Amino acid sequence: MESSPTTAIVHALTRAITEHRLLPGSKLAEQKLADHFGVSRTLVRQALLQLSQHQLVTLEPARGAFVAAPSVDEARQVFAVRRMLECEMARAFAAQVTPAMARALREHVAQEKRAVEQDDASGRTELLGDFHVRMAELMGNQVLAQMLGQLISRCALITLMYQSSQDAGHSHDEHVQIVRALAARDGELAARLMGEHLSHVEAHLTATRSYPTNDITQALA
Amino acid sequence: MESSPTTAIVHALTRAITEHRLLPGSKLAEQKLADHFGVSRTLVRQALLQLSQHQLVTLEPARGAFVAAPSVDEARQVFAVRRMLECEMARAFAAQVTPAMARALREHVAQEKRAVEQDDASGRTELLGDFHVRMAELMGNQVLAQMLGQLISRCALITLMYQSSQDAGHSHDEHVQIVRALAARDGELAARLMGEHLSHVEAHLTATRSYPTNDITQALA
DNA sequence: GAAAACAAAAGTGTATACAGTTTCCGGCGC
DNA sequence: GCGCCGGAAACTGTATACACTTTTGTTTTC
Repeated sequence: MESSPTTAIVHALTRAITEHRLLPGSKLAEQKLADHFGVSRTLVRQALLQLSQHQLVTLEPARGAFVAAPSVDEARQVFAVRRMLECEMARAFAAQVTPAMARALREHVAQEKRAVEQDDASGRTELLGDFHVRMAELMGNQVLAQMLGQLISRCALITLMYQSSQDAGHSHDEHVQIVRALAARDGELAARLMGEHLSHVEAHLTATRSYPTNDITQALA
Repeated sequence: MESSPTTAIVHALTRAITEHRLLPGSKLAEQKLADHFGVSRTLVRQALLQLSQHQLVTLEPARGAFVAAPSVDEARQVFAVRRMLECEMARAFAAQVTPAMARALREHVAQEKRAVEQDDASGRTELLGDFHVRMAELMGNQVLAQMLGQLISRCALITLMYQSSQDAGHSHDEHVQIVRALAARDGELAARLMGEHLSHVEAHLTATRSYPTNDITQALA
């Protein structure tokens, strides 16, 4: 586990953002963060720079860092990329699936089930996102896994879908179906289900696209 | 165009790395880079941090920054991701292609042709990579474009293929064929050609495996 | 002569300093 | 009252300082 001081800050802020404890548009003042984490502004700046690369925060010159507020259009682009990647990933997974891989996925969705049943909101969000990353890791493609991780973080920022336990259950059910198709080596079905799953997730996007924000120019945009 | 001092350094180093003026394994000493660019180590560190996010340099704790030397396995993963993304991109492009989009691509490959004919090695490399990014931009998907840009940088680091003008010509010819399929709205053909094209590029990967070492001030001059 | 030990040089990691910009607030004119 | 101006406070961007680690080269020891 990477755990330099800087990456610790990155992780803490990433969680706070993806779990919606920090809302889009929030100012991230360097000195306040530095005080909170007990370090100097130097390390906080490094962390903010990384987060801006991940598109979770935006840096406005001389004005500072703010939690990113992606437009609906950008959200659509992110989901389009996810569909391209993940449908193909599902196909490839089905083609090379082993009993161990299938078992690992089943264990993952079992964990999801527990989190959904216990109404553990933050654990739920993380597990439902990790399902997709887990698939990439099981295929032995770390590059894909890392890329998906970033895309999924952006999705978590964008949608509030996982906040509804009903939606979470829906996503979980779809994961179960996908795993079934993968275990059956039915690549076409898996790819189709994955595409539909992502479309469902995206559909919730336009439903709840109101950011509680103080910035007037943004609110009117 | 983004052009803060830090991004200027990132761009300069990115070019130097992707054009193989800085070879994998080269040490990137902060003070030397700072002197070269006429700034303090602070900005150089920020740039190196970004480049490590892009996987173009690796940071070894307390030892410094080095140009990344990706393993063959990692290279395969990168190409696998590219194939997933770009085959689907080709299909989608064919489905929504307009005359203006087709024209833009034809203009791009015309530029490629000039660079190949003039044996302009560095311009060639950039243009052949940009072809793929350009497709994403023309589809209006900036997220995809940025993601491809990073993947392609990693590919440029990995392969030396564009150094051979023969290989460059081959890649260019394949681009021409792809554009033809896209303009004809033949998504299936375009996707297949794209997949084959990427496989050809990847095939040149294992051919060359020697990493000579050299000096940074000389490479950047 | 080769290997271990030590000292100096170079380099990285973090904190702090400082200049320039933005933001906030009270006062002034209307 | 309402809006505009000016100055202080807060904040960002960059440079510098300093502690600590790695590297290097030399001397010592066997």
